[in-house]
Amino acid sequence: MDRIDRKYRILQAIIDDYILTALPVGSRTISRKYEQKLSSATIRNEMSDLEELGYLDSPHTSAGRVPSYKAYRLYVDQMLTPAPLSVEETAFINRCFERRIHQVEDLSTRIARSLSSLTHYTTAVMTRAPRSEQILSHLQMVPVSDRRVLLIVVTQGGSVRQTILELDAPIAPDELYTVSRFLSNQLEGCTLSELPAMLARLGGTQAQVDAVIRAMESKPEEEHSDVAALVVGGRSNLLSFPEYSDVDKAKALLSVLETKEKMVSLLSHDGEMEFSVRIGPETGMEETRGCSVVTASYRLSDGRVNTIGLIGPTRMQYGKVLLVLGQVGRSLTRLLDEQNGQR
Amino acid sequence: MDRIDRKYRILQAIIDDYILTALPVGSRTISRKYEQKLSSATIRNEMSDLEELGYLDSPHTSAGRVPSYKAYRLYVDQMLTPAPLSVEETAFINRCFERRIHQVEDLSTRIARSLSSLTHYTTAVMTRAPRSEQILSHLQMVPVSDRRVLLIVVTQGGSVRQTILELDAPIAPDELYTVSRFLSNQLEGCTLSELPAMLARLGGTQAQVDAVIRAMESKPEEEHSDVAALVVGGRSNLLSFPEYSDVDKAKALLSVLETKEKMVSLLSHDGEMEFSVRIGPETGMEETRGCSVVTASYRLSDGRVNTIGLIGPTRMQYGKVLLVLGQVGRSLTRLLDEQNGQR
DNA sequence: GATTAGCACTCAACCTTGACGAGTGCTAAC
DNA sequence: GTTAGCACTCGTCAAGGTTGAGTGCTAATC
Repeated sequence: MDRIDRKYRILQAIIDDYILTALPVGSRTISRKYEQKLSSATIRNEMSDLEELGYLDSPHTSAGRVPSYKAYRLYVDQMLTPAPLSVEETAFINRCFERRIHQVEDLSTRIARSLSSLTHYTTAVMTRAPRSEQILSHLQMVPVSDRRVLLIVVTQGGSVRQTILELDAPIAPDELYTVSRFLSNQLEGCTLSELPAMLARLGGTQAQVDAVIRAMESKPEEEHSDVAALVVGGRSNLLSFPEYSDVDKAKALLSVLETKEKMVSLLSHDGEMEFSVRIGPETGMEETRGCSVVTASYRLSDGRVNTIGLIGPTRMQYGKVLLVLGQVGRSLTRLLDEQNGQR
Repeated sequence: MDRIDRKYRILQAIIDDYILTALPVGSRTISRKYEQKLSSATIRNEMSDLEELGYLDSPHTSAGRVPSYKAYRLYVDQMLTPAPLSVEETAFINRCFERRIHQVEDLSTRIARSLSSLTHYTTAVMTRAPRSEQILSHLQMVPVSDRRVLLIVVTQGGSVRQTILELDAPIAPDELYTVSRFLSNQLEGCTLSELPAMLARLGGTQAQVDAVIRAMESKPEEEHSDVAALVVGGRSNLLSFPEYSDVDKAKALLSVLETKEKMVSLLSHDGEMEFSVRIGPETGMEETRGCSVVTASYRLSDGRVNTIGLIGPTRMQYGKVLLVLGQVGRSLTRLLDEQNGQR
């Protein structure tokens, strides 16, 4: 099986080189840089086979070959060379998690920023809070005007959501305080999806409580209730890649980055996988043909799911990207668990 | 003064045309499209004068002329033709403010989005909350772990900030509840900048209160405490302009949009002006040479300052942009005042 | 005196052409 | 099975020519 082995070694060399240069790679390049024992003619024969097998495309006669999606798939699944991160890179990542996190939303921003400056790709950090699993830890109402109330819902893990409620009748600040303490005690520990049922059971106890409950029930489900936060960083990195020197392509991609729905669908994994690599057409979106999306997801102890994703051209440095994502993911879960853990 | 009048009419025509086409405009174009009474030769003479006066630049011989920054300045200050917004546009703007605002931060996002789809420029919405003027309306602490507490500060107007405090000693949830009610009552109505002084005066009343106060004092000032939120929309619009078909320029500009500090300095007015138009070098930033920034600022009743800004090439549709900004600004202040007003 | 027509001149944009080089496929020799 | 050699393809680049839009100047006209 030395035969087959060599074929794939050559394919790997081609992919490696193309990832580095973004230029179609020719037989001579491989012969000189990667397989010095073999002449370019031999490589040529092998490349011809590889093209037949569907791993290589030729943009036209005499322009070298370019890896196909199938090749990248194989590369990611079986050929990744796990060259470890440099000391500087590891240090850089650790430094991001050193400082204390005071503002909750700052963390995502900081991760997005450092990931994109580390990898030179575009980064998205999404925190998804499935309604059904979020456990209410505290609830508080604050008067804004005489019929308007700011409802603050804190879930286990310390994430905060706020909504404005409209009451039928005015309510005095002090009463509101009592009501909100009552409700908070009653509802603590139930999941957000149980809320409507719980509220219904509480009904009829007290006029003020009733009023608040009515307001909470009338509150329309927010469309994006599922997605707590989406932060995108390193957009300008996109324009460094020669594949986006075509302004129209770049524009289409930028526009995807601006559409929350599209980003959510790009970043969402199926199943429980930690990592997901989607290559070119596997992203399932016309605008991202030619892109790859690598994501890592972590389930936090409060039920929220954190997804970190990188978007770049298909000739992505998959090895490095996966290592970096793994490292960041580990640090992140450690940090968050440490923060919630000793509860 | 018919002489001078005609000169400026021609200048205006040149600017109008250049804003529309982004192409250097020649004497013939003006003669045909704008001043049919005059021959191209006459226009040529006038244009030669205008160049001498510093209002026009010629990229090279025989390429038509391009307005200088000085010309845009004059144009904005004195030549704006206030063609009113179309019915569709007004309706579009109004529609953005129709729906109820439940999520507070959604409003900025929605404004940014609609402004950029209306004008095709890039939009930034910044809410600046000067510490000194924000009045505390409510304070609430929620246990996260046994020594960690989520401090929620609500200011008048309904904006919410949260910070995690680290306590020296554990505190029971019920005690925390009492302490936070006590503090909330004590501190209500004072401005955020008065907080340290107020806290100092309260010291020594009670062991638990003391502990909380110590934690609040140790909380480092967040660097961006001044800027509550910055939302940018319509980035992809940038790439539609021929001036950014040069990828490097586009990249530099995108990168400015990603740097919070730079955006804050771009969006900050001096003084109390409602509108500000900064043209090319007036933006005071190397990367935005060739751009104009138009901003509108509104002081909200709770002391926060809301700034809406548009960024685009210097040949911006100033007239339209100012009208749109005005309209949006008016709707926005009305909405916000309505929301806080009847307190 | 202001306006216009005419003309020479300039210069970017565009197209064509030809040389160059990188790459392939095939064949024959090792 | 591997390699050397050769003919062929095709994109890239630079050089040269053409075109067209635009200017400045001058002389004629209103």
